[in-house]
Amino acid sequence: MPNFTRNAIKDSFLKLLSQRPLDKITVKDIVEDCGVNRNSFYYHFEDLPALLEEIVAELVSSMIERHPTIDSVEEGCGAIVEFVTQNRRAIYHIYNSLSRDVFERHLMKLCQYVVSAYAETVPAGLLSDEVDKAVVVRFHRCALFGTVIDWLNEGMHYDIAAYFHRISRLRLGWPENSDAGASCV
Amino acid sequence: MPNFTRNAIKDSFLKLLSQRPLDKITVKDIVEDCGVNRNSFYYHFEDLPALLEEIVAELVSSMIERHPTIDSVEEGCGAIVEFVTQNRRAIYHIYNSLSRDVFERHLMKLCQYVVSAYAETVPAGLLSDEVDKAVVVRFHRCALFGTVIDWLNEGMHYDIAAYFHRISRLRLGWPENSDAGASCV
DNA sequence: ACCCCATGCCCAGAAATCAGGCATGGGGAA
DNA sequence: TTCCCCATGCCTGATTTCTGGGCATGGGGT
Repeated sequence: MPNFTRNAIKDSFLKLLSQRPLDKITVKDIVEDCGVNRNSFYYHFEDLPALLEEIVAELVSSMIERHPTIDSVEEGCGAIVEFVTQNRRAIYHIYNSLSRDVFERHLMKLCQYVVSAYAETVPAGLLSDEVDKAVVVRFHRCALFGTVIDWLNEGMHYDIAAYFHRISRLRLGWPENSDAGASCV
Repeated sequence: MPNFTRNAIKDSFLKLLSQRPLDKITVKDIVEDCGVNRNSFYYHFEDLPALLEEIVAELVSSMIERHPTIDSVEEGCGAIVEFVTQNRRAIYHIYNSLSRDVFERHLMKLCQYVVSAYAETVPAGLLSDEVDKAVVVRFHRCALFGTVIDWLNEGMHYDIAAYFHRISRLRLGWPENSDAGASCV
């Protein structure tokens, strides 16, 4: 029982987000874009922030679903790069708004997933104990997150895919490859 | 006030048409594909043939809208080539079914449009009188139509775009370029 | 100080979708 | 051939969803 109107509203919102800043988008704009009554918006969503929350959460979880397992650092970075590049303009407009926190919260969730999913694949014994592992996971999660935020703050100018590819061997290596993780936490 | 369910049904039907023969598609298949109640199908469409009729008509008219003017023989052929190649598999499954007539009827309409739209651009005086013009238009319309049908009967094996390009100067030229039109009618 | 407009909400009615069931009829299997 | 399965087309009533209209609030801009 799919709700087409609900989806149409979300599609329009995402479309408008790729065109102009979040604060320049009103409920009226959205419903006019998809030809839906304004009340239908409030029928489905509490308000605009609620819709934003759902949209961003959905973008992240769909990316997670597309990577049920993370078998390498490169794949983990790939998932994040996919997320930010496929929604490049929308992310730009969400990030540079008063709702920045919404984006950061879900980006962090994605990074958490990527790192911990990969951590699962690392054979036990390579890390001293569970505490170390949690610490390393957190460190890498924050490293991924910070990298994306930096890229956003730099105006998304450079090629984040190439950048991630380059750093994937430097900072994302696990202890057996590099000591960055252990030494920086 | 767009009807999303109606569109979803049409999308699913077109999707299924690109996958298997028309006679292997049931109403149940369609509604299951788009997650809609079977009764909603009958709410929007009289039956499957009616849906087919609407779909094909829509494909043709959208192609016509994308070519508001036909300024050259090449463009006319291009519109037809677009139509048959962009819906290649669906057309195959419609054409090789008991509903072949639906497809042929609308294909003929498209050919009619293409030829008569181009005929508008031919300066008066190049053709002897209005009767001649009508005859030539009909001839070319049928030539385009027959060419597509032949391509379908040949199993859509050869490159119809290249073929159209090749024949556009042979058979589609207007009298000032070739006598094929006048001599064959 | 004022107006404009987006917001959020309310209502009542219209429209659309749903679940469930029923009769028919064609195609395939026994 | 006979029988059974299943797709079809339709119906009814209930439910969900959508719409149009209106109203009060509050912030931003004139």
